[in-house]
Amino acid sequence: MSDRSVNLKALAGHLDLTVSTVSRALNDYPDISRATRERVKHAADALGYRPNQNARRLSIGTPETVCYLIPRQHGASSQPFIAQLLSGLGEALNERNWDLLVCQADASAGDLETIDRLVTSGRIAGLVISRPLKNDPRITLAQDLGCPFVVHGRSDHCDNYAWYDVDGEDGFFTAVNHLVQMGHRRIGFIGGPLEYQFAQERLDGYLRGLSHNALAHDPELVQIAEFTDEGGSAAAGLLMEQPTPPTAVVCVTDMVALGTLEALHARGIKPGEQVSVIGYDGLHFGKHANPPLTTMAQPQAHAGRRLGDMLLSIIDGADPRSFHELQRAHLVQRNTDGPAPVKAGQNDVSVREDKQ
Amino acid sequence: MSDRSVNLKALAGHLDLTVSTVSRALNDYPDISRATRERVKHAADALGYRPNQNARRLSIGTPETVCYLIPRQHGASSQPFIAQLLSGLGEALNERNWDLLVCQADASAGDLETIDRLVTSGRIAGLVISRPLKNDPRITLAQDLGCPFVVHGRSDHCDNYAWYDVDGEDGFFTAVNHLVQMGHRRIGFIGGPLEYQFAQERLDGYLRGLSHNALAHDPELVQIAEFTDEGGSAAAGLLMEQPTPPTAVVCVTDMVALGTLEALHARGIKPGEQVSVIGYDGLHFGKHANPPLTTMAQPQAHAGRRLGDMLLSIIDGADPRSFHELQRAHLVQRNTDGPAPVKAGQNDVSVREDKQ
DNA sequence: AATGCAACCGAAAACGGTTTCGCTAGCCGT
DNA sequence: ACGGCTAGCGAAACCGTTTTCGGTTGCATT
Repeated sequence: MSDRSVNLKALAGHLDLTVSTVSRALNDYPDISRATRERVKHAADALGYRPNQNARRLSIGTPETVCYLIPRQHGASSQPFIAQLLSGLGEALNERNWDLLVCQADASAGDLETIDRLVTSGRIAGLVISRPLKNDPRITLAQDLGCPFVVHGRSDHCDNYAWYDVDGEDGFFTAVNHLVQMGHRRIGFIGGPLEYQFAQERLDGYLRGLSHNALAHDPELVQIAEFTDEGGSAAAGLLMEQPTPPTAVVCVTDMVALGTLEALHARGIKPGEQVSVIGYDGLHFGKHANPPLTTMAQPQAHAGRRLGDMLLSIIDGADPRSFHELQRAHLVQRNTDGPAPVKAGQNDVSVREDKQ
Repeated sequence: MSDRSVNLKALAGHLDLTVSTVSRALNDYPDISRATRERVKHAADALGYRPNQNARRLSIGTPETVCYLIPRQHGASSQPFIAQLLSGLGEALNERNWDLLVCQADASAGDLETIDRLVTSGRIAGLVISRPLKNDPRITLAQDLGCPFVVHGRSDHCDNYAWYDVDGEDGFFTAVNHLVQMGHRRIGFIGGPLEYQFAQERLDGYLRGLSHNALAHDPELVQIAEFTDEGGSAAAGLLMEQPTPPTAVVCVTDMVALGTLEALHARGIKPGEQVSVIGYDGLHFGKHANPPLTTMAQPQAHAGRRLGDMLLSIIDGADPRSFHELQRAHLVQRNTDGPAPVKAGQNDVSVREDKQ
């Protein structure tokens, strides 16, 4: 149907008009008569004319394209929600016929250079940054370049830019409260590298949960792991080897929680009975874990769509500071949480004495 | 550092040269003296000049961009490998400073129109099509438009274009042989909608496995499900309600296999002991299933990279028919496969009689 | 009948590059 | 002294749009 070679000039020739008239007719300029406009549009349809986007964007001065920065893969599937996110972003952009570029770039020097090139060469009009560090150079760079951007997550100082995030602090606070209500008083935490802001927030929520319930913060109950099952497994091992192991563990991600379950199995400990485990993410997969994983589920459905809409608004001139959207995670109770074992709870002191 | 406003004209003015000279100097034309060339490049660096890509691409006549067509989401995480794939594609493209566009488009009419617009408006120079149907209109469209493309997977007639695929037929043949070697003689198959070519191939492999081992093909042992755990669970239910249920089931994807495990648990059947289950995909997650899922693992590591390299070669003029890359899946034995239960195997007939 | 004003459309510049072509020096050989 | 050749650069066309600016019409106004 559509022929790549029919351009404005060809269309104009076909219609015995000039390119400027045809262009304005297609773009609904008021100084073109109704009759001509319709004649032009009809012919454009018939000939399958499509304006060349490179030419168009050069002329109008904007690339009409935004870029999603994929974090580099650490573990195997560290980005479980990426398809959904891209889908939502694409949906928002499609309504305007904008394009979605993807580019693998984290906070390293080479990647910053890549991002710089992307915006200064006029390829993109906006950025979507995900998984920000506490102090993320990508954010600084985007600000320096004056390139509109939104952040999926938050960094240390997040007042000056637009972000969409799920409240991990609140999520872990909720998880800890839930465990306390089930009688747990020794609750461990397996976190991720604290350079990631979300890892810090989840730790903060854990700590607030402790103090809110008048529980002491035992540093030995806090372990930092990589965001993988192996990482979780190793950290859980350290937790369980302690003189007084926790009766419950909250984990920074579901993947880490799965590793934790594995470590418990390896020691003959039954998750959900002897030791409770709560993950974070709400991966669909957790349903099939052994046993099915209790988790704080993030509402991921419309993150991409919201981020896309935000970014477009900002490019249109809206104040980035007016876009701060914080969602809540909610407890999805499956089978790895349960009441604290009575003995373990009472043996806290005696066990420690036994060891000494 | 880099200023978006410094263009060729500004750089030329700064150097007291014309834009044409500067452009050729930067592009290593031989008719520019060594001295001038170096002077120009140095100044370009110092001023942070970056050629505007829209202008450049308009001029050279190619968008230097390829597009990955994301299949629309059916289930929750129906595209587990997408991040890895995009990463590999991006890697291949980056070496040339090409861009990677993503666009959600399957075989529906509206999406075809979107693809058409994308190529006829000069936005992309190539396509990556994934999860093709048996007779996929996207492939026909790309061929009609004369747009270079590669396919992740294969369709019905795949001789005329480039593809990268994992041999699902061989994978299921292997899985069936493995089960037969463990003594199974009644083996069920839970497949996906046969409009997908890979679903057909996996069924073909299953059937060849049966006949190769002189086992009769009982149509009742073949169920078609959606590519979700719920789909797998429902199909497995149908399989198990039969007068003579299978002692082993091979599943079109790991997700379907997980649903199958659930259905078995619901009926008090122990996977890997009473009924064996083998999935397909090799999802990392399967390791944490209950019990850990035996599966035919696809080598996904460099799929994106290979597809990207292929596509670039074809755009460069290589014959698409010279790129047919078929990888093999290999058995990852975890805990859902085991020897056929002796009783069940011998009771085939008597059970059926009991029911009658 | 001259003036003013819309309504419509064409001419041309601009966007920022690439690439073809031609011009000017300088050098060589005869 | 003159033609030819090469090296090195400038001039200008071109890619396909958008958009500003004028320039013709035709009609109503005075």
